[in-house]
Amino acid sequence: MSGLKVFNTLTSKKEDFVPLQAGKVNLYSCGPTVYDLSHLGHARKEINFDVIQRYIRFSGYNLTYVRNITDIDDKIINRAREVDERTEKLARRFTFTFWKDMDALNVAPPDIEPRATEFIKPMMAFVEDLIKKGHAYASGGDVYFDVLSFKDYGKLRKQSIEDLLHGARDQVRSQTELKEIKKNPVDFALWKSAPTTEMGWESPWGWGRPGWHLECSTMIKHALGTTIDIHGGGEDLIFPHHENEIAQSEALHDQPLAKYWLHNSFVQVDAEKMSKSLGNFQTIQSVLASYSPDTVRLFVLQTHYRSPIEFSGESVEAAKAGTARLLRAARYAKDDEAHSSVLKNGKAHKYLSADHPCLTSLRDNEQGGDVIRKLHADFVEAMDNDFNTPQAISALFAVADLIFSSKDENLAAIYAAGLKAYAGVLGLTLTDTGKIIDSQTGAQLVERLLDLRDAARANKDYKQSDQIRDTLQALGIKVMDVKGGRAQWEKD
RNA sequence: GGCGGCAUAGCCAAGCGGUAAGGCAGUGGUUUGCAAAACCUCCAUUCCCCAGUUCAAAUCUGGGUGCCGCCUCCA
Repeated sequence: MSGLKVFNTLTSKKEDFVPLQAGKVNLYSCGPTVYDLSHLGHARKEINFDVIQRYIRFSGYNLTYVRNITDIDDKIINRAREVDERTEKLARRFTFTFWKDMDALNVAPPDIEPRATEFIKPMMAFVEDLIKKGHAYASGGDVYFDVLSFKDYGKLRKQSIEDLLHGARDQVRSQTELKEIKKNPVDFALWKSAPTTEMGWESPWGWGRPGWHLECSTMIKHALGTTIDIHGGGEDLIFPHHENEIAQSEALHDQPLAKYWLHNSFVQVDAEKMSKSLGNFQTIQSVLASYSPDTVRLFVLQTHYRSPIEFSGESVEAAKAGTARLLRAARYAKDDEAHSSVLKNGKAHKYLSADHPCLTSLRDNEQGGDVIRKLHADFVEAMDNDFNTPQAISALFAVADLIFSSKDENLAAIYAAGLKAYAGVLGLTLTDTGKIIDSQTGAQLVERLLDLRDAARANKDYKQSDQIRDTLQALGIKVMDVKGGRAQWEKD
């Protein structure tokens, strides 16, 4: 159906993308744990997978995208205790800010967005089934997955159980209390007992909470089935999170959990991972205070999703300047009826496939069609190659060059429509943010106009000064002179 | 200690066997009342180092050096 190739963490190879069912793709990516504001690193992951889902749809597949929200977890409970807030309320609060951040970044919402707390019963059933099958055991109110019972353990990160035991020895030794109740140091919790004073649920093993890895396995099973096409997340989730998901799901179903595993790399600061613990993070909100969503997107997408991004003031400024150039080129587009739906594509909730009439008409256009066809070919070649967004973006800049150097306005308009449409597949809106001014700047502009008016009045040039007042009045700003002083003004 | 990854111009960053994309910054021009924007021009004989394979290597192999990630929560 398409020539898409993806790099599969499971095989460490770039493979032809062939969905399990022709024309249909199930995608799952691990969403946030809602205990704090999201930072640029989280934004990167969501933008990368947003582009992946947009491009898969663009390629003509019928995609179902599922992304979970982890709304019960030790981190949430600890944070709630710190700030003296109900656990559920804290989780809800940060779920909301996550949604706001994603909307601001033009990250389209997933088709299904399950929350862990909605899946407690199915998770318990999942654990019971694993116990029945001999892959898990209850111990001291906890339930652990018996890693030795699953022969493929370690296949995602490519490390044998022996290696893991050997390598992990130092860490595990310190957990003396766990040593008592776990059969094997590498066994991981499916269900964790908790004091009844803490948030939890009554289970066959007593009061407690589900282990983190369990929710994804359970949600995938219920939302998408036993085997999905693509499972993704940040590369730090490869081990143990995704390895453990594989163990749980495949031990229970005897079917592969996912055909392709995709992992994005990190945002770095001074060559170090941006993270909460290092304190070198920028929240999405703080970045968006200074930079437009398109700038953040271009910044993220100018690096391939599997390579680390070096964040610095200089590198973001470069993205800002690049975005400005694309924006100026996009201004050449005519906002007519025929293109309006293409242009809206940049905004979330609407997706275009490559054969949508809006795009085919651009490509088939006698005038300028050759350029759009070239853009299409370059764009698809880049994106088919494991979502090579940096290369796809260079194709966008090539069109921008043609727009600026074109002497023909109609031709430039067609190129610009193409530019906006294909940029939209990357989630770039190319919205003309350069013409949106904030209220503070607006107030200053009024003051400067009044300066000019004062100057005119001082020269007794009342024609000019009245004209300024009338102009402001027409814009809904009332000017009231004050005897011997500066005029007052207010919005009508 | 175990496992994995990365080193490409001032900065960011593609390319992964066929002779160095793109963005930003910078250079010299054109345009402009002056700017900005735009246009034209220039800007890595070379891809961390050393060997090797090959007609051909930034790309493959071996050995160094440096950096990072995971193994504990992590996008």
